Amino acid sequence: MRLMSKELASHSFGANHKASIFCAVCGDTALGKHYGVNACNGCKGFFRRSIWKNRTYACRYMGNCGVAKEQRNACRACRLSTCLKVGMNPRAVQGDTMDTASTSSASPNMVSVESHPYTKSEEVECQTEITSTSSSVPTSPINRSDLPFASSASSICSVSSCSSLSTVYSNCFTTYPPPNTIVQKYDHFLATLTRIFERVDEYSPEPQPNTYNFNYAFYNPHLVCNRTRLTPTAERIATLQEVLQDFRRVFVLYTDVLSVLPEFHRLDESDRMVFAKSRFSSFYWWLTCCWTAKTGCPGVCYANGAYHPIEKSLQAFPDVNAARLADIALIFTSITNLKYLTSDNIELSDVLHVLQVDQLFSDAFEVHRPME
Amino acid sequence: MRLMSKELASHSFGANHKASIFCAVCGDTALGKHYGVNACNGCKGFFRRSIWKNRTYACRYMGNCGVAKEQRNACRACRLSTCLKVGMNPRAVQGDTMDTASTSSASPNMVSVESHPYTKSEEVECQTEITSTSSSVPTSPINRSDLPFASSASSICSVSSCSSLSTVYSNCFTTYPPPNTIVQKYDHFLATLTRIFERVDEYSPEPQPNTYNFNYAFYNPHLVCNRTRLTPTAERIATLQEVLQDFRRVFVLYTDVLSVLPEFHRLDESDRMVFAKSRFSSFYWWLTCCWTAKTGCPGVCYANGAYHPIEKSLQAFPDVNAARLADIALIFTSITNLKYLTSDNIELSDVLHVLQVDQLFSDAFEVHRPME
DNA sequence: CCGTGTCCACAGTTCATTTTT
DNA sequence: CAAAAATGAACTGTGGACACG
Ligand SMILES: [Zn+2]
Ligand SMILES: [Zn+2]
Ligand SMILES: [Zn+2]
Ligand SMILES: [Zn+2]
Repeated sequence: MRLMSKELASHSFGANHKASIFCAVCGDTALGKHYGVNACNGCKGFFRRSIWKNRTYACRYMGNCGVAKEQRNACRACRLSTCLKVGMNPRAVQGDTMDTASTSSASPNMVSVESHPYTKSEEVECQTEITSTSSSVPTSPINRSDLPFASSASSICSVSSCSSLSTVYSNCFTTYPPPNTIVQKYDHFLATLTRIFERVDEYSPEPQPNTYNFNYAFYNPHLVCNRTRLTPTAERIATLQEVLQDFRRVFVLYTDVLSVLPEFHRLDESDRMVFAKSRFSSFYWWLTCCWTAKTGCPGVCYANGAYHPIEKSLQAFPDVNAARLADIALIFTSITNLKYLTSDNIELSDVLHVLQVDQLFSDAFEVHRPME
Repeated sequence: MRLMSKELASHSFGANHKASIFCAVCGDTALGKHYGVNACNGCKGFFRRSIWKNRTYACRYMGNCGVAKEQRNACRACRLSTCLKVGMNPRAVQGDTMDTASTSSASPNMVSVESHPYTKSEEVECQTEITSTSSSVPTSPINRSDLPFASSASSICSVSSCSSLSTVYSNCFTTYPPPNTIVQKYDHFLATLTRIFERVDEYSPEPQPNTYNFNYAFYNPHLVCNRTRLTPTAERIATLQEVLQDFRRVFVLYTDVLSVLPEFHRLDESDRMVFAKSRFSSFYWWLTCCWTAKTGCPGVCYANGAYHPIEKSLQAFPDVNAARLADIALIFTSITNLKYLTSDNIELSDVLHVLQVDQLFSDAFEVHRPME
């Protein structure tokens, strides 16, 4: 079974392997992944230089300049913002090789480009950078590998992309003069997310199962489910009860994640619900796929240590109607596993491309969600 | 073999690398290539500014002012003209960097430098420009990579330089008040050349081989050879027959190229033939070298998919006399390959420096040309 | 192989100085 | 002579190619 999907992968994806790789930032041809996403040579270098020199740019327009190949050098602010939005990981930009190293004199790369002292005009100049402080040593990089994300550090960006909030922490940078470093913000966001994934309601009584509408449930997650520890270990066969419980747990997790996204708070009340509703199925799907791929279990992996096996004979609930949820998930899991064999994590584009199908998935959930 | 030449290249050319670089325009010391040719800082900036502001200058004299370092600022018209003649590529001058940027509103960098409305005197003043229209967005750059030229966009200039017509399209600019932009003319010329290289006589019968003198053959190319598609792919070993056929095909190509050169038409009848005769061997040699370098085949590459290998054991026609043509070509090909390993295309100066040797080559062709 | 960092040719940018208007 | 434009030396930034693990 595993071999089959591997074969499929090498065949179906092998053909258009070279052709289908484009820079996630500018659309130029990419030679591979850089800092977590497919990127061209230019965006790779631009991102590394920006991180190294700790640049902060300012957009002269509305912060939504085009960054296609021909225009990518037009606005550095929007290019860097896009780099972050599509998931480029500043932590993946490795040590400057001369940091604490070298002799002792001011390291020659620390060209503390004296930030333009606004001699010209008051407002920000065309392509000048706003601030540029000499970067310090990467301080204790947070590298929680116990996060449910598939692979290494870069995958944290994917969670953002996945729920297609996409902007996630990168939105901190479109605001104008924040002199904080990108890496600091990244670390902060990563720590926040980690805290959310590790959050446990210790001594609360488990709420009674009940049916609420999405809106009410979203603002009262404590009525839906306790925050149990997330243990996607695939230790046992899932019962239908466990599948539904997992669904509720992920829903609560989802509310927690959204609550820390600055962009989400910028939406007004009604928009928030529209947004939250439209993205939840995608979030659930993505998370399940990540866990499944991580454990490599032959089925669908859930957060509570259970899994729903592919083999019909092993399934705990052959109930034809209720099993629909888990069966649909199997489809996506297999697809994802396929991708995992070629590239090593899921990207924004991968998620977006299945949005139509995802709708089907969402419908399936709507059927089962507010039920016993 | 390949390695050896690489070594040779880096050694022999590395030494005099710095010393031998002079500006192709004014002779000042050049720090490297700019817009396709070796150029000094001054000529680099002058060319960029001229293209950006879309300048058109007028010469107060005969259009042949000196442009040496000390006089280069005396006549802008002749300086720009020289820039184009030596092969500076206006397409290599990048857009403003912020041009098509932002959303759709008129980009604020389009500083429409109001063209001088002739307020002063009627005749052209010393160093005034004639016209200066605000440049528009680079519109659909023609980038035919299927041209036989070795590398990218800038190489188109080399073909001009090579056949040492040199002026090629740049001559359009010595005429006085053409309000067209340089880039437009460049694109037009490039498109014309591309058309010529792609031209194919579909349903004409292949003419009978015959012997004509140069003059007659030049004005009756249809008697020499059909325009077959140029396919320098080096797929098979060339027979002597194919080498001669290729020679005829390139001759026809040569007549096509000359026919679209304005400067060629300005010559009177006898001068045209003198000119055409003197440049043909150079043209043939350059083209063959380009194809050979492009395919990387170990021998001499021809337009019809055949090649003449270096290895004697592989050669199809060990005939000692007739093989002379191909063998001489081998010398040049090897030289060119050497150059291709260091710089990425052949320049005018490279071609001119071997003119003496080229004469020998030309003689070789004179022997073999009008023969069965 | 893949994804790091490194290198460097050649783009654009800046600005003191000169030239033109 | 002052304002405006051009010049060009010195600089930063870009990105293709390559080496390394
Ligand atoms: Zn890119
Ligand atoms: Zn912008
Ligand atoms: Zn010069
Ligand atoms: Zn002149």
